[in-house]
Amino acid sequence: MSRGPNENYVKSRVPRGFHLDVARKIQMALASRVVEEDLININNVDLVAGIDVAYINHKDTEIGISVASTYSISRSSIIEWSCWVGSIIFPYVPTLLSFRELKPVVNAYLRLRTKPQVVLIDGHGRAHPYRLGIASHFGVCLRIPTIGVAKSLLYGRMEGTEGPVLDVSTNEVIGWTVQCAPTKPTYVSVGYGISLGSAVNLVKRMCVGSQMPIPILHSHNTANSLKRRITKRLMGETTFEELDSECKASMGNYLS
DNA sequence: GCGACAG
DNA sequence: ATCTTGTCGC
Repeated sequence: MSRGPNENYVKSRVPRGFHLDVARKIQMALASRVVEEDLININNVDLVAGIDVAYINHKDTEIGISVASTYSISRSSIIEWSCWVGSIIFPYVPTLLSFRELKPVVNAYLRLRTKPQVVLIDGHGRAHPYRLGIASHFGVCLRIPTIGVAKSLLYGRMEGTEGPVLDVSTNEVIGWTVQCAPTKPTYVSVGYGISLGSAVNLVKRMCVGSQMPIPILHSHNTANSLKRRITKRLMGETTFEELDSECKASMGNYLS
């Protein structure tokens, strides 16, 4: 596969001891297991979760704050949200985002009491040079329908304001551009267990003028407000465990 | 050869 | 993504 981040650049950013060639083989192996058909009835979907992560740099360590929010389409509201706070050791490297964010993303997801039917993840799914963006990585590992929703393109070329994202060399459709916001585009791609058409349809039903659909937007805003609160607490030397249990205690449950 | 590059 | 200063609009 051609275009996409320069491999030498990627290699230079990877931590010592991390074998890029092995990671690529893993990505390709998992990518071959991605299901691009609907494993759920799109017209019967009500609960959709969205996950996002915020970061804080504190004394040579990086803290990740992840939030998962479950939105009910029928009730037009967020019915629950969960969060997780912990250390992040892997750096951000284009095409290797999942090696950094899967830990916080999965942990926040596991804390949801009511499991959603589909999960929206901030990043790409199949629109990735090795066909395994974080949304697909998450879906293949947990075998849960997922959709990748991103604010910018990592790989591929967009055709028009509202249309397909094509692989530069093979011309295959790897994603779709949607106009959730008036100006900025939103890129949707299959994560796992759902067709591209259904993924686009579902995302469009949860757009409210912002680039991100409601579930991810709620998680994004919540993660940032938790971050502001945590930043203040950090001045007084608080441990990860304390921060995490405080965050855990603040999780919202609007079920009853 | 230069530049691109999810979060 | 994060950091940061200034400006616009409700």
